[in-house]
Amino acid sequence: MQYWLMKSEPTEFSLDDLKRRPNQTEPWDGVRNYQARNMMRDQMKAGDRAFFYHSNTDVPGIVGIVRIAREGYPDPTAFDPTDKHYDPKSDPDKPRWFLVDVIFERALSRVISLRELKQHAQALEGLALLRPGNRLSVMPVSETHWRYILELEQQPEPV
DNA sequence: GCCAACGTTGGC
DNA sequence: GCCAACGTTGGC
Repeated sequence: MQYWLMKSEPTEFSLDDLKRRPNQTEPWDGVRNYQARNMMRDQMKAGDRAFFYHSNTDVPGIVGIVRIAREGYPDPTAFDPTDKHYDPKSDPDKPRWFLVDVIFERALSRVISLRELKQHAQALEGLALLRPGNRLSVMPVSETHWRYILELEQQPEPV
């Protein structure tokens, strides 16, 4: 069982959007980065958990937890010329892009902001999210870091 | 809106 | 295979 962190801009797709989906499930489509692609195609397993992270927003941070509902399969939006993530170089016979389905598990009791995570940089050393200039939209989280962040959730909001 | 960091593209 | 140009990400 592995742990992950997945970023989404809430104006594009928020945790609430996921919660409102009929089966609370959504294909994580549109990722066009090879490292993220490799993780979704090769490493993420059904039942793995991921932090749902809101990026490019007032208070960027972790807002909830999702589970991997379906393991890697070709991203259909890459084949659709009308889709904004269309990639003519992705061939259905030899797909370039892959995705997983995620299912809503729960919202955190409070948002754990990037700012707060940075205040724990020592305990969270090695967390990809905190690496300067990090732009990966899907990244692994160690079990130690996962548990540490869940303990933060139980503590009062820092000022 | 700015801009630093970083990935991708394509000419050579 | 190098690397400049360009596009994107995402915090601030």
